[in-house]
Amino acid sequence: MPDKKISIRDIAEKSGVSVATVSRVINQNGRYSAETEARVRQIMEEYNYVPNLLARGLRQQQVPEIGIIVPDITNEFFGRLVVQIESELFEHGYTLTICNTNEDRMIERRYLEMIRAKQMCGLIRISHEHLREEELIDIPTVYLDRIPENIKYTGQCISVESDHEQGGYIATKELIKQGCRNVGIVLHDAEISTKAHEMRYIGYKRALEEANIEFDVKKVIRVKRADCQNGGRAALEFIERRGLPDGLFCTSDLLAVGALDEFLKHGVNVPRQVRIVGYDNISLAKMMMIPITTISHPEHTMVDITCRYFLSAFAKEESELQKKKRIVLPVELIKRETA
Amino acid sequence: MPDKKISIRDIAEKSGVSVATVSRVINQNGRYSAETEARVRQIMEEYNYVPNLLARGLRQQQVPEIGIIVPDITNEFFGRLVVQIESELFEHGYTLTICNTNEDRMIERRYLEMIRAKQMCGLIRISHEHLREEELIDIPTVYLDRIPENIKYTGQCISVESDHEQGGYIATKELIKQGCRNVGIVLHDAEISTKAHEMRYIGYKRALEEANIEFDVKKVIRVKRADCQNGGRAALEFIERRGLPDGLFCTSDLLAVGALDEFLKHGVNVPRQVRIVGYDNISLAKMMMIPITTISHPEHTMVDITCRYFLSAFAKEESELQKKKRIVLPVELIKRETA
DNA sequence: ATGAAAGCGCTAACAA
DNA sequence: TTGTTAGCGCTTTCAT
Repeated sequence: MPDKKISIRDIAEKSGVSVATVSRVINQNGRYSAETEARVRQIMEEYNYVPNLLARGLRQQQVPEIGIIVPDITNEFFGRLVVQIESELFEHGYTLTICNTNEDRMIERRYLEMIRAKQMCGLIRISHEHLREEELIDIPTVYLDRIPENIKYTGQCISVESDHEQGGYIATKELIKQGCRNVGIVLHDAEISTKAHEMRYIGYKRALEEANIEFDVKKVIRVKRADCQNGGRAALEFIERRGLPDGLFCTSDLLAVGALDEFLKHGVNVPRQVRIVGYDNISLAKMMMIPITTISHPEHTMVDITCRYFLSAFAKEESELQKKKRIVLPVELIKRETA
Repeated sequence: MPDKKISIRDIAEKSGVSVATVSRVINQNGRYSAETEARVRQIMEEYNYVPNLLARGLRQQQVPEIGIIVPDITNEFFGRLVVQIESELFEHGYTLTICNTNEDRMIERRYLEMIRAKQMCGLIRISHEHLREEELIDIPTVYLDRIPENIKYTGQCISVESDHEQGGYIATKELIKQGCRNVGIVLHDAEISTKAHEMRYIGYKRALEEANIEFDVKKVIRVKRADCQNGGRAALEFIERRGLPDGLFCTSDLLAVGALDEFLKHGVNVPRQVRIVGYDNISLAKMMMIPITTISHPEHTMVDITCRYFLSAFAKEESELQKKKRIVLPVELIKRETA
């Protein structure tokens, strides 16, 4: 490790120019001679100089850093979003700071304060269903995946989400297309933070209606958590009490995984007796003994739009994104072996 | 949102005191009267004031922020480590900045530069097998999980890892204990970035030796990537060519998952015909139709030691951790149904 | 208990 | 093309 704490002044002295000139070289604004540049660069190299970003940020009243509020990066979907956004922004000179809230509102607030305190220039929120006034920050913001119901599209913000209603619809429609007339649903009863599963449920009902299949509440099982255990329990409930459906739409892959395992354990043939469609396209879904048919989110597009929004916002461009405001993206059916 | 960009000066003026006094209140150093404090706090509240962390950091030549170099947070194990460390440090007033390198050395270098540029006070590295001189930073550092072979314990650093050799040993020993005499191994042939799997292999051999079972290279299958596909292929190789072992140690759970699926598909009874032990205790392992017996890392202890090290280092304490330097933690066998 | 003022490292406005 | 300098918001030393 070379000497510590070399400042722009040191570089200026050693290269025999003023700090302003060094600053110009660093920021490549062109107002210097080729020889000067060469000399300064050489000295910077030699002393392994790195500009102090705190000083720069303080001076410029801004830092090329974007915060992302995310409930839990160990959730595969969020993790992938974060990594892709990070990598894309990094290429453009922006840092992404991950703020993992664990769904805890107080932690989220403390992170919001930090984002302000660090003078970050942008914010991504995978947040709550309802935002309070004091939970807003006046910097370019992208609401991602989980869109607050009371969002006001007045400030500098957009929202990007996938079309859950359509997802529920095409999942169910696929089952019907494959001949199912008795389609059940295992539904994550998410009271907080997102209406996504309810929208999928609405899509499910629309598909039934369109096919003239009567909706039957006996075919609906609501669970409190979207995990394998609950998926298994729901399957058992169908087997032991409610009667086997010939198609089952699970509003999350974890539920589908649990249900599939349980069916197989009880000798129910999937997809012969019961066809299954999951949701989210988690990696587990394709690793099962019988790979699970599922709905995949337009991850890449979500990432792309998010990053493009910031770049245009920082460039003070009036992009089409700024106008659109509320962006809803189509999802895709991934056909595998359970349906 | 309240007025933007309220500074300490604004607060000082509005409360009729000097900036120094406001600063004292913010930092709670006690040198002020109760009335002054009350007034200042009230004004800060009223204007929703947040101290500028850039200015503070610039002044103090330091920022309470720790960087973590991690290959990929979508890897469940790393993700969990990161989240736990983040939460623990956050409680103590430190921010964790995640630097996802995607195993790319150039990205890692750019992140290291950023960590210096932002004047961060600590660094966690899940890094490479071999570190170059110019890839070191002179701040308190914890090498975590993947420990460079050429690490010098001279600076302010420690290393924290789990005992892979012991892991391979107890995994294999368990198989032997359950009566296996013909124990195969599927081994991730990780040429770069970590010797962990080789150590597990060494543990495997030690267990065989101890039980007077002759080591047989025919029972060893090396794969280039630790994923399900390769696990499945290895299982197939045993089934079709090398002959079925009665026990199989997979140096990663993903390999075990793939192998298990393949065995089941071919009608091989697990654990009756083949017992399996995996490694890493990923969530998938317990979600399989036959939950997989595996080795779990001392995650919580790793997190705990990492955080404790920083806290004591920043407090300039001479802790036992500082002396220990190289910390190797025992792993644990998680008994489930494949062995 | 409180205030005045220096200075952290940088950028940018102005001057030359 | 280059230099001088003010000032970003804060902490901290030194007075008082």
